[in-house]
Amino acid sequence: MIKALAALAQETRLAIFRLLVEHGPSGLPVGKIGERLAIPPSTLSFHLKELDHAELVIARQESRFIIYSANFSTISRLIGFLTENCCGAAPQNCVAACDPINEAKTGGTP
Amino acid sequence: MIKALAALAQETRLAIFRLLVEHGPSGLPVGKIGERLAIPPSTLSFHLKELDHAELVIARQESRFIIYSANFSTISRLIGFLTENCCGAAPQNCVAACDPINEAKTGGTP
DNA sequence: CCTATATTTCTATGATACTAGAACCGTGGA
DNA sequence: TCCACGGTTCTAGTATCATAGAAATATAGG
Repeated sequence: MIKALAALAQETRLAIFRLLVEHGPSGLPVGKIGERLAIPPSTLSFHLKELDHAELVIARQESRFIIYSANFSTISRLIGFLTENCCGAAPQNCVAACDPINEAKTGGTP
Repeated sequence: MIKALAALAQETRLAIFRLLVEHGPSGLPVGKIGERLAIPPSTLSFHLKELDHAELVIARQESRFIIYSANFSTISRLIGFLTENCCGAAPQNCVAACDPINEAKTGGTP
């Protein structure tokens, strides 16, 4: 869990992860990620390995490319952990984003 | 936001924060924290400053003691950020903990 | 088999972060 | 005022992390 937090607590990796989230389960090949974010190959590989160790991304080989995609199950567990362990007796207070469709516009608990 | 992630991405600080969450708004004086977690004063002070910079804790002076308590608004915003930025098109998938009273016991999405 | 392309591993360097002893500052009581 | 106690800041040593060039590896096509 700490590993997942640490993995996201870094500008470059957070950017990579967010980009992958945008692209959903189909993901992106390493080259495209590096191109979009202007990260040299070795640096990128280093961060991808870090994200992989934290199980925040999933890698699959597709012909000559290696496609990375976000692992939604891990981020989900991370959010669950924060909600349960870091919100005390009133988790509701911490999850204003819970029902965004109904609550966001009315401004439930800003 | 990255600062908050980084602050929690460290065993000692996460332990401190969780302890403070347990104790709610009344918080704990530095000495008690150090005692409970067996952290020497200077190390503890270092981590408390880090948590403070990340706005994850609130410090108040109470006579000779300095009382730290968890800042629930920041952790709430952090959870909101993760939910909105890291869960893609289907935030629902990431917030199984949303309705813990009704879903936790039935085991909605483990 | 040879080459081009995609990505990783190796290596080195610089930058941050963590730990903790020692010295220092602020508050309240004698 | 002086002392004791609670915390912080200073300082230094160690460890871990981030960056990126160069070399290595793997895959697919000619």
